[in-house]
Amino acid sequence: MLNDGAPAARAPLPSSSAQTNPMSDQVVTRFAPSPTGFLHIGGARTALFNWLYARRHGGRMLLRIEDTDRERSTDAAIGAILDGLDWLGLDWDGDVVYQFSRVARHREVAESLLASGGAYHCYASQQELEEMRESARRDGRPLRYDGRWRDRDPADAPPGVKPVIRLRAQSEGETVVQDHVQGRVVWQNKDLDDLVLLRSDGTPTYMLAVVVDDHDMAVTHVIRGDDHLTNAARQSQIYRALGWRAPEWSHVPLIHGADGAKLSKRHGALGVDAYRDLGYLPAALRNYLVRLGWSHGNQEIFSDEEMVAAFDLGQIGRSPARFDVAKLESLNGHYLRQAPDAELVCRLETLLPVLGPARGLGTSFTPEVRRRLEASMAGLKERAKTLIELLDSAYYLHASAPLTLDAKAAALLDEAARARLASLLPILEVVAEWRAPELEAAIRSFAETAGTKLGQVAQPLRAALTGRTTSPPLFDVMEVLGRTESLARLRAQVENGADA
RNA sequence: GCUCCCAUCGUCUAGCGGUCUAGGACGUCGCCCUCUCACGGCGAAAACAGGGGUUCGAGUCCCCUUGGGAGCGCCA
Repeated sequence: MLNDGAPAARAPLPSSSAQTNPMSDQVVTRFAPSPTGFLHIGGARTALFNWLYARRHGGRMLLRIEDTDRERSTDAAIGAILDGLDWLGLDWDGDVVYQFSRVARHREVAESLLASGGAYHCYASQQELEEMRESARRDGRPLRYDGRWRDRDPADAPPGVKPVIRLRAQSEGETVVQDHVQGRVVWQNKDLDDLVLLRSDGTPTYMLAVVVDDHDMAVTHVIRGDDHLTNAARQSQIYRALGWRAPEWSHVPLIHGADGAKLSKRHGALGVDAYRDLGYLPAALRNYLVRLGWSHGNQEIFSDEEMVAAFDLGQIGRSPARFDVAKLESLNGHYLRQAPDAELVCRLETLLPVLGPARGLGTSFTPEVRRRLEASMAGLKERAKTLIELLDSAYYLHASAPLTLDAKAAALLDEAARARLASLLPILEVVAEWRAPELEAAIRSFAETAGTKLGQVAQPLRAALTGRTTSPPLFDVMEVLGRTESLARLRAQVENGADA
């Protein structure tokens, strides 16, 4: 899936200014994705939480791309993440920090730890480590590095082997993480092994890079997925060894799929770009995401301002939430109804390159279609849950001459119905003003004289004009379509009936 | 296997020892509105995983069981 080609082609942004000097009590959060794929829904929520917390406290949210894995990081993924954040409406402060550009600093910190005795060289080979894990697995022992080089004389180093640098972690006592979400979490140090800080090729591990960068970027609050909870313990050890103050932690439970299993690509772990193409509004996704794992009493709908004002780490739940498309759709329907008509036309148009071709539409609307869309939007948006539904429900506005009837509409237009329309035709032809109220009056009186219910006339008419059995209010439809177009569509069906 | 986390309607959740015959939202099902479908309104079914404690009193605190989840890389 990943394009491993030439990541070196990318010029990393300079990040020498990462050493910031903010006011000491300013809140600084960060979103730190690794660019190995799109911005998925879990990452989006993490970004949102970081964004909200920073905004809530008048602080800053930084963006750091963790691209130290040169094999798996791609420019395409960086682009997708940036685009995703942009679409979601989450902005960050300052320049993007590319972690890879900071390797020299990471190495420097590792060396300093080595010099101070807080770390040591380990010459164990990959194979050796694998055997260690294998035998531990076999004997039912914990899978940990056994510290074989921890106190060994470096003179014993095998020739020609490039060592890694490992943290000389405390082996007794406990490591405590005070977490705003998880509470006080305690590990016995004997259960934690000596992690690798610097690989044998001189590049930093994630564990080191994160600590150094968060420190240098003056991050005060780390808000991330709880798959990092045990990492927090190990990172605490690094902070302690360095004599640095650790940030405030908040480990948010992961989002699960509808079946309760971890959200994977198989079920719903789509990139936010997919949600955009599925016709969801960023505001709806934000609102859905903020309520997934977080609550504020019984409030369900939050404007951005309300979200920012109410957001609080302490109200984040500790159990994983399942992703529920139905609720997202419901919220999306709400925001659709609330959105200005012109904005919706605009959003539809930006989706046209994606949705248009399959629907016989170009990549933009004609002025006439745009006019009709806007005039009908009030009635249309009330009936749609997504922009796709909205576009599909507007079929009749851009359909050309011979309207394609869907199955229900075709069934509705039986002989009797066509006959009814045939006798209605001359009445409509002489309607003085082609406006909804006049049309309604004319059709109601026609139904009355014919001794039928309005629905008996309205439904066939709707089918003839829109090709569907559902639509916005019929008389509005007629007004927007105009006299010429309406009568043409009506005649087409009446004649069609005569042929049959 | 080891470490850690979690557990209220199908789903998201409110609840932070008594106000809980457990509230809201989505979804589901009725009814109303009505030219269709929606929207809107009204109503219904629907949960404290199980077992022990603590307490005058437990959905709320503790323990165990069960069931989920995360982590245990020279990935991030």
